[in-house]
Amino acid sequence: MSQHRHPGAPGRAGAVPALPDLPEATVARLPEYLRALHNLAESGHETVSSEGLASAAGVNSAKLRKDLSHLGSYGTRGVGYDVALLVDQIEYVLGLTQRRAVALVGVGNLGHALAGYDGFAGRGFRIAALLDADPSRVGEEINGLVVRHVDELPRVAAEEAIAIGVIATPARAAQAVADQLVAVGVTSILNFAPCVLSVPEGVDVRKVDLAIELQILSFHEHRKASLTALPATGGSALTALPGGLAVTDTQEAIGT
Amino acid sequence: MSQHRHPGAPGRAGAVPALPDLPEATVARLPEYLRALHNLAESGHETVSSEGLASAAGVNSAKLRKDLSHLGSYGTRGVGYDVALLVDQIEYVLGLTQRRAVALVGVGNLGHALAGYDGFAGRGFRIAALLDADPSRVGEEINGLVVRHVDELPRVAAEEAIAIGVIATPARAAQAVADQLVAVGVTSILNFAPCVLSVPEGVDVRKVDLAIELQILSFHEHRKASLTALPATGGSALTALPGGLAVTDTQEAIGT
DNA sequence: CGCGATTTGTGCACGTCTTCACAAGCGCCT
DNA sequence: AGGCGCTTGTGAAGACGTGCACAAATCGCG
Repeated sequence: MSQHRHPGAPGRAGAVPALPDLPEATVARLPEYLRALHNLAESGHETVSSEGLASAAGVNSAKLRKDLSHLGSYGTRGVGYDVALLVDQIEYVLGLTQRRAVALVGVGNLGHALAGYDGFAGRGFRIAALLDADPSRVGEEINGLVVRHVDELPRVAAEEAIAIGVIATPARAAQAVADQLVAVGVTSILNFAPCVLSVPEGVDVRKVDLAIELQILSFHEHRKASLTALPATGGSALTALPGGLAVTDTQEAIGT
Repeated sequence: MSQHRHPGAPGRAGAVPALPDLPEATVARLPEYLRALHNLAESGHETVSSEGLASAAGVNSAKLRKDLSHLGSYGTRGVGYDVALLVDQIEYVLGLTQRRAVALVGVGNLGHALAGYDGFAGRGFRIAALLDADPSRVGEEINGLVVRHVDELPRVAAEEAIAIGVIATPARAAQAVADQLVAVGVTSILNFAPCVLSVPEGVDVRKVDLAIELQILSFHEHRKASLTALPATGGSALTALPGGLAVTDTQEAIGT
């Protein structure tokens, strides 16, 4: 596997493959910038200002400029950023120039949906294998892929270089699956099971828990309710009364 | 629908319903503590130390103590925290004492999975309505609920107090759905569509983008690869070689 | 009743992230 | 060629989050 060629930085001399170590907060925003840039490119924009891109991505323009400055100077003062160039840059930094293979374990309710999610294919990933521990699910075909038994993981890993493992099993099975993924060399795991995984150092785990997101919203909902119940407290922050037909316009809507 | 009685703080005199305004980072962790506490309660623990709860939730014990201290003193020095009491407290703060009604818009691939996700019912939420704009999907029954047309949203909202709207539509439809939700008084939205929503002030939006999570993992994967390719750089950070059957216990998870 | 073991709650220092504000640089127009 | 308006890139300050380390508080035991 030869390293993919660095696509951006056309005339720029200097260290080529050295990845700057970006702040974690910046890394978390780059994908959002990338999505906004793709939209802009589709709608014909060749360049974009930090202001324009920031509002398309839903962030502050100063933050965006600082984020982009961490990957180098790819803007032109007085003009803005070249959309195509920036896309290449961000895709390179995120490691999306190679289409990474994803193994999805657990094809229950959620796993089914993930297997059919077209947002993966369009954004640099390819579901390379579907696995499940339930023999009655093995053999089922989803989106052109046949579900295999999770014990075949070593064979699957031998066939293709699995870059990322996705766990969509019940919580009680998640740790065992994680151990199996680690055992075959997977060092990045996306965990949808509501539990904490313990993994050896060097393995990254990101967790997505749908119920947690709802609970966070519930907190704010609860707080809003308790505030409107006590009008004494001084804030002029919330003016929103329900039913007000208030329609948007606050932020530049995105151009699809 | 009377306000549920504040369950915790049994002997405590003072302001009853006043919600302390917690740091956002703390709020984001409370649901995780809550889940860990439920597990502990099921396995028979009556009390738990900050150390124990912290490791069950995958965080530092000092951080956990500071988080809990924000909601008041509910621990006993030398002993730990009363599990049941803490559960009540956190559920109260998160506003989970009332089972909140959720309207789910978009019953495609992902929406289907969400409609069947049992993690909602078990954690303080109830899917009150399924909606979709596609007439061919209207009428379909999922998990005992019939899909209704999204234009019926005002009627749905009149029937039940919708606390939270979940958007699981394609990106191009998401803004319109958000506007409709806001128009019927929804002030909390969980958005699965890969786009930025603009909403009036006072409305909370949380976004979950599966592809973004993968891209963040991809970045770290890319970085790990570029580091092992350049062994010169001084870090002793990564010692992990694949294939090593290294099992668990480190507890280092990735930060959010 | 007092003492030691244990665990919480928190002051403090440190690092990270955000935001402002502005100098430096670029292109365009005259 | 020169000046002017626009936009990037960044220093500095402030807000926020984290983790250490320890005092205060509680329980159990002799």
